[in-house]
Amino acid sequence: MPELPEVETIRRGLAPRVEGRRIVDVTVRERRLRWPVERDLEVALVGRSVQALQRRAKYLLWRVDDATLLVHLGMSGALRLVEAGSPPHKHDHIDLHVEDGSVVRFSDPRRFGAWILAPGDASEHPLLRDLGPEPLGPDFDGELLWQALRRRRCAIKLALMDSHVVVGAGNIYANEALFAAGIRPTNPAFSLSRPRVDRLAQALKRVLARAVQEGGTTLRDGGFVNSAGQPGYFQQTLSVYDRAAQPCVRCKRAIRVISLAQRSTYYCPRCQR
DNA sequence: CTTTGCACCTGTTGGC
DNA sequence: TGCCAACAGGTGCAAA
Repeated sequence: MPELPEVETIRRGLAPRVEGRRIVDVTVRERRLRWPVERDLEVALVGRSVQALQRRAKYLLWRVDDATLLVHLGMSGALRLVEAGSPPHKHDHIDLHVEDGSVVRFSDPRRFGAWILAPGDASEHPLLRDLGPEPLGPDFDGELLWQALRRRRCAIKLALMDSHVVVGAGNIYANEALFAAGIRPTNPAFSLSRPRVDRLAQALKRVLARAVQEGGTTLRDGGFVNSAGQPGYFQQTLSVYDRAAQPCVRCKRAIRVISLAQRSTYYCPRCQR
């Protein structure tokens, strides 16, 4: 479910409700996530204060005193603010109680998510250490992307989704950024001209920033909801993702769908070359 | 080093 | 209506 815009939307919703507050209780009902939740995670968290709630790639970073709680939502994870005492549903695995009475509830049907407590700022944690640049950061531009792409033979779409190249883009936004830049997803990464890489870097920034503004993407299955349980609006702005056989928004040709590394890949055969 | 395919899970959808 | 295969927003890992 969640790519960078969805994680950022959740972060923005939660931050004002948790920053500067103490964690007074943690309830873990299901430890079998992507990696088993440490048995003493609750003990280690209770009593600490949340200095800041930040994001790196698709990880939420909870700065708690001298440690960092890494939360990843995987494919189906959600974090919602619920009323204290509201009864948990089937896949509600973890509750984090904050001192003013808010409860942050983690649910994740597929259990690909992760909750990991790391020492310090976690910047040397194996899950964060080798991540590529933030696409919305000031230092990300065509030059940086060009350097990362020039030696890669894989399809440009796969490179865009490789977190060593750039973080934050999953299947939806990789498809959308390539459409916005007019680039065929199957082109070998190294084969793009420098001007086209510039265009791609700008397109990725634009698409992600707009999606954050719109509060993320909620497909018709209603998968993604923000911390208040509400859907996003960016799906109305999608140009190619999930639009197989529908007319291209620019040229009216039918959008094509192919499979690339077992992932659905959408593009316009006329606008993207 | 890069690239590929699989694995981890549950829920939904579409074809028969 | 029921059954079953295919597929779904991520990503670490083993193997080539």
